[in-house]
Amino acid sequence: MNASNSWQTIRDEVKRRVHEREWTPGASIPNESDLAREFGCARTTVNRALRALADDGLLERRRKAGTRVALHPVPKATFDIPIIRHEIEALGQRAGYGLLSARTGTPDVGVLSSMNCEPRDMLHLVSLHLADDRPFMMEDRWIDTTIVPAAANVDFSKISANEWLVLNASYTEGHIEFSAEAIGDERALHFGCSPHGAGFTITRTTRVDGKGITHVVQAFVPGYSMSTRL
Amino acid sequence: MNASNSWQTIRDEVKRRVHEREWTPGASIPNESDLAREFGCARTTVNRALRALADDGLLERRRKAGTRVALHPVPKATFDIPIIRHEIEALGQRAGYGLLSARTGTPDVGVLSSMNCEPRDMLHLVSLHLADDRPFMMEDRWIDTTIVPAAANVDFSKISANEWLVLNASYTEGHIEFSAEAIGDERALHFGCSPHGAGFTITRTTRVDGKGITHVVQAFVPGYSMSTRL
DNA sequence: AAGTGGTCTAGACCACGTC
DNA sequence: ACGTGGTCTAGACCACTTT
Repeated sequence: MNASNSWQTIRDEVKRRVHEREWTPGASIPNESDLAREFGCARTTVNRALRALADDGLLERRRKAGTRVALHPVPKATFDIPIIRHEIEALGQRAGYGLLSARTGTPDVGVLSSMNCEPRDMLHLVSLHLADDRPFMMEDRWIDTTIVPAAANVDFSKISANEWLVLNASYTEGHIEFSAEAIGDERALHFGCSPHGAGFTITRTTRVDGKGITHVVQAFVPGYSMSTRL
Repeated sequence: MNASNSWQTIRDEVKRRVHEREWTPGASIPNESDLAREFGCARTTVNRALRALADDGLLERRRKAGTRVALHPVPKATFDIPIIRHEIEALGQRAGYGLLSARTGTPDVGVLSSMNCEPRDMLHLVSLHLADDRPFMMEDRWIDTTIVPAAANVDFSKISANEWLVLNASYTEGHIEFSAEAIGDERALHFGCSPHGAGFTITRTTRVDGKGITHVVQAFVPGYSMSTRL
């Protein structure tokens, strides 16, 4: 209904006061009870509004100390990390996929430490993802078959590791990193571009209860970008 | 207190049931009233827990249709976009800054369209940010002085545009894009690196009530990355 | 010790979307 | 039409943090 006493209305009004400097960065704002009285609503409703703004980084709240306008509102950008195939299809293109190599081996220390485990044999997959038959992304992935035994018997030339894992091995924690890497000779070969190009790269590690499931480096073709609204 | 009836407890229990396939992707889960009865708590509490999981993308909720386990849980990664100086200082380094050029001119159509405005003169700033005296990031920024007139009289060799704008021109909407760009000859000169390197690049536009305030391209030195937990 | 936000309750009404 | 989630209320107790 978005009436004058909805939490969204209160949120917007508080936002307005901050933007228009009625409440300045670093200053305390009235407590929830006072605001509830002012807006003529329950304290719960004010709480909901202020909590939303605190989640956005606009306010800082501490018990007893009260609520303050953040000194430096840190913009938070939220990105959806979709399954590659869905992302390609959302662009109106046809998703293709090819397994380049599937072997067993021991990852280097960097991968091991991010997976939080001792050196041991793991499944190593290298694959190429296509959009409308053109190269789109090259993926280098390690899977710990000690943690996900079923992965050892999967034919990853038919289903991508990404999709299989999403359906068969949910994680509890993970880490993701965005970076820019030179394409390099090997990827240039598959991408059909210069090795000096810059590729947007996503490095991701997922774990269950602290045990690493998979570590993957996804290098996108030059020109790829991720965007979101602020 | 995190007792057995806290919303966090319910959230974790629901999460567990999804992860352990008691509730499978695509399936409906009991409605809020039933869950409240099961957990012995108020419906409000269940609502809070389920809403949090829906925000995370694990559940999909629709009035009347009920709550379902998401078919493809889309991981959402949230990044903090800090002020450069704070980011450098958080790394334990000393932040430096130099204005390379400040002129007036008309931006190209790409910039204009993302700022949602007609061709007109704007302030154009190019600057170099340093960490412990080493190059860190190069910034190319347009500021529409029609929208933020005060910016015309600021000495941007003393305060970075980023910091000045944060303090003096809050925005209502914005767009941010992460990409990988080749360093190129000009930046290579300032960075003291090869022009063939790959630079992590952030392109950001902010607006107030639809009117573009500023458009900025920040190219980071090779090796820079952004990361977050999932 | 005391003030402030964090949360829970029990009940209510409503908006939305499916049937 | 009606079931489900979305939200609001008034009150209560608690946790945390500062004084």
